[in-house]
Amino acid sequence: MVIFGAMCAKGPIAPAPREFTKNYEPSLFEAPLYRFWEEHGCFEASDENEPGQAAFSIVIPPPNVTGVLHMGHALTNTIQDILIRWHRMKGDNTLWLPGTDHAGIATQAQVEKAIMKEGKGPSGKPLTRHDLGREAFLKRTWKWKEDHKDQITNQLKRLGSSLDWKRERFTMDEGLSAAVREVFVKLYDEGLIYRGERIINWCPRCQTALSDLEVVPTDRKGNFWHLVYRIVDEKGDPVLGTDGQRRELVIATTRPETLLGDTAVAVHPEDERYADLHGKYAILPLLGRKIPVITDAYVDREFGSGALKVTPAHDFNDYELGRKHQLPTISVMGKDGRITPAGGPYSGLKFSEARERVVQDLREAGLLVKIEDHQHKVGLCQRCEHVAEPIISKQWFVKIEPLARPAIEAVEKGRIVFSPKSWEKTYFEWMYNIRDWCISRQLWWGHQIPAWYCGRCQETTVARQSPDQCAHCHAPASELKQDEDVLDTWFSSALWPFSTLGWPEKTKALSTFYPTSILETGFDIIFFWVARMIMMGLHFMDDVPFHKVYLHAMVRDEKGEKMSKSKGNVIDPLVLVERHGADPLRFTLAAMAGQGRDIKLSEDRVEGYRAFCNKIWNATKFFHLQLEAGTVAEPVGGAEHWLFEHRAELLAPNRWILSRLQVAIQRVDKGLADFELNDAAQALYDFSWHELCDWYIELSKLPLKEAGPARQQTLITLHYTLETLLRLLHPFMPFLTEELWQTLPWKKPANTRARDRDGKPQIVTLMFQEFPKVQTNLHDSEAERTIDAIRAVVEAIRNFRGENNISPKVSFVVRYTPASPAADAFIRMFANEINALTRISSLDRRSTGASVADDGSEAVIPLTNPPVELRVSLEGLVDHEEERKRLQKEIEKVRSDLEHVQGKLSQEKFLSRAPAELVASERQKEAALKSKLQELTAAAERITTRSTGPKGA
RNA sequence: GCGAGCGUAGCUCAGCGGCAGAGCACCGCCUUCACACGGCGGGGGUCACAGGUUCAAUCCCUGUCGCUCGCACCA
Repeated sequence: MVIFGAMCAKGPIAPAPREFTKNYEPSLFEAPLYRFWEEHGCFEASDENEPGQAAFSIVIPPPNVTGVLHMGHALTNTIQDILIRWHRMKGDNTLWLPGTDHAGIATQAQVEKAIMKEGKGPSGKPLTRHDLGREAFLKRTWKWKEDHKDQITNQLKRLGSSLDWKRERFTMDEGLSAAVREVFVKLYDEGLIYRGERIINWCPRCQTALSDLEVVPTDRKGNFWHLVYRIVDEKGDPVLGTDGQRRELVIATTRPETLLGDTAVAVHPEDERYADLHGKYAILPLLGRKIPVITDAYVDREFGSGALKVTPAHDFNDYELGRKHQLPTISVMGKDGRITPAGGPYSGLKFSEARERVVQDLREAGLLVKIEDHQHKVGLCQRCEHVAEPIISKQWFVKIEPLARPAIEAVEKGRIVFSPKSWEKTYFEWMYNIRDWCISRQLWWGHQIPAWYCGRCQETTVARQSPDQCAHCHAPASELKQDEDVLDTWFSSALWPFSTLGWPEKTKALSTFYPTSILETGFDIIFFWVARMIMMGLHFMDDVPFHKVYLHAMVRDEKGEKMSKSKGNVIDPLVLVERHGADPLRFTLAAMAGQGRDIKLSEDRVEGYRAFCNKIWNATKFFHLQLEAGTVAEPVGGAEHWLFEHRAELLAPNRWILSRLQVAIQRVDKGLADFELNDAAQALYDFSWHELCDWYIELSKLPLKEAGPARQQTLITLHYTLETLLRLLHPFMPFLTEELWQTLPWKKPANTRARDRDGKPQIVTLMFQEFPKVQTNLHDSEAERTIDAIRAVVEAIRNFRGENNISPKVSFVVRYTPASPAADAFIRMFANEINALTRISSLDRRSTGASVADDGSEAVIPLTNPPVELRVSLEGLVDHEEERKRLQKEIEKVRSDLEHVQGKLSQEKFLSRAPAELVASERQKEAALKSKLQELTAAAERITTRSTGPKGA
């Protein structure tokens, strides 16, 4: 006999219940809940979709393996987790794949710093990696990585990130290293990777080549030195001008020391000032080398003297110029930061020393005309902020143009869409002008380049595995020496969307989750990472790596400056988590994640959302207290079904909150779908606090005090609303919502999908509950009008109380005069609610007729919707003068409103051209304001008459 | 120089054609039986500036000023 549920031998599993504390205390439940989710596989995706199920996947932008969590991480991971949890609740097979990056230079620098502190090397200087040797150093770095890797992942867990940890990857793990070698070999075979001597950026401190992107042009104060180059002819004889004087060229430079490597001077071909110098030569100051005067339209006649010194070995533009004019290149600046032997007498000097000496010698030689102050940009190493120098060096490059073309097309054709869209322009700009990518780095920590050089034939063998012989002359492995360099960190990151899913193996995960659904990251790495993933994805997977690129704003420090590791101005989000909880931080980041503006995080804001969490906590506590006061049976068929069935019998506040809930669901869903998380957050906040707590819960207190059907339907409505709200809030505040949801009595006992296969026990978790959908049959505009009218009455009375400083403890009678039988009925129906919310003693119909004197002894509060006039006896309650002031203020406001409306209505053009319904509504407004003004003015007159004493009376 | 974005209440930010909104801060009243991480009321803004389009502009267009970020840099 098969017993249903026999597969679930242990029965459903839920987190252990906890005491319901007085207030929101996140530290009590965040860690245990995360452990519960993780232990029970709640974050795990399936390699294959269920029938009819869609896949949704995001790969994490891998943080540095030895890094610490900063605000940028907190933002991107919060946003991604919100989207991930949302899709998971919508029923998609949802994968969020975690991992870390080996971060070549950054990690190596950390370890180098650490060993430096450990002691002295043989030379007596601090220990360097060279003292240890490559093998030992790498061993140390691996250990360092192992020791530190949990830090960043644990920090991600603190935020509640629902990453599938079983799939965690590292850019240097075995699989990813295989992917890197596969890509390298293929590109090499296709001629898209080559080795060559080119001008590249070199950081003399990091002792490595850098890509263009790793050099940051930075404003620096400098000088403009004006130097004299004497002109000679081919034979070396001086050239004289028309005035008989010896011809000279004055050339301005910001880097005088580079003249040592000058191989030409250039002027504009149509520059008449220098027309006589075409085909002549210049004598290089100090070194006396004879160099040609070349002409090129590249030279800007307006700038400086209109003449340019050409140093092909140490300037990118001069390099191009040199190639065009077939000039020799003379490398005078060495990788060690010192002048090379080619620099003659300056050889061996540091660059800065060389500059001083060159300037000094020029001055002495009378070849220095003047020195000006000059602001210009200097390229700094992104990592160490040392000046990076362009030098000529043999490096590995990716020939990028053939890869860029399809990547441009993919975005042009909309196969990848950027959001905000304006970033596409930035992307195109860079991609159209892209230069070959220098991928070799003179580091040890990274993917060693899979190229071997043969000692016998000097040829290069590129292979996936260590070759056992030279591919060219078949010399044995002992003749082969592997390239010492490693690849740019971003080379392995570029493969991340497919290498992490098992490529080059054809895995199920790869076919299920590639292309990934979206990529969420900061715009600062569009070129470093996003563009390169697109190029590599298209080339190797024949498909885009993702369909959407969401770029969030930059999180800045309190001064509005970019936070960066090297600046050391990072704010630790974990401190905020400890102080306020993960959910308030998440909600803050989501609320501030509006596009197009930098995020300056303030702790006040986090505190505000902590209060919001506390509000939700207490709203749920309120429900429990009500249930304890007298339990109600769970509705048969579930709360939703019950509410649908009994919709017509529901009290107005119940119908109202259900209707408002639908509006909230719609706004949240739209916000998530449009990637406007701030809108979604705002909708959640408004609904929860200003509708549910401020009005509904207050209104519910009356029926909840009763016994019978009114109480029953109100408890059911409250439960339903809370339960739905918790599901709606869950992607934003996973911990709080799970903790509270677990306490609800009528929740669905366990999920019915995904986790209950293979005989595993079912898991009771909010994570797998369905994300709320709008129930259009719960929309109720009539109830909304009713509650709006109640609110208008309540707010008018509260305002009267507040403005007149009547203590909340003082109770008084309010009398009303309805303008219609319907208004009368309305007030009578909701008098109890109005009394309760305003703490007045009673709301009675005011008697009319000759017997009632209208003598100014009452305050008058006219209302438009509902159309009633409220009156309060002033005797013993309010000073007449105070009330007169209140009336006066009110009159002023109504009068100015009226003027505004009448101003519009007095314009012919408005009447003829504005939409008819607008005109009509303005006329209605006018009428209402007029009668309100009349009532107020009359009341003000009466009260003035009265207070001026018996004479007036 | 080219491109993008931003200038709205003291602060941080929403809104983006029909009488200016939130949170925090501020002032007054209230420890009322979910919440003082709370409730109620209040003050506070020529929506950077100047033109234009429109019946109507904080919102659209043009220009100016200020700030930020990319890209290119002129040596």
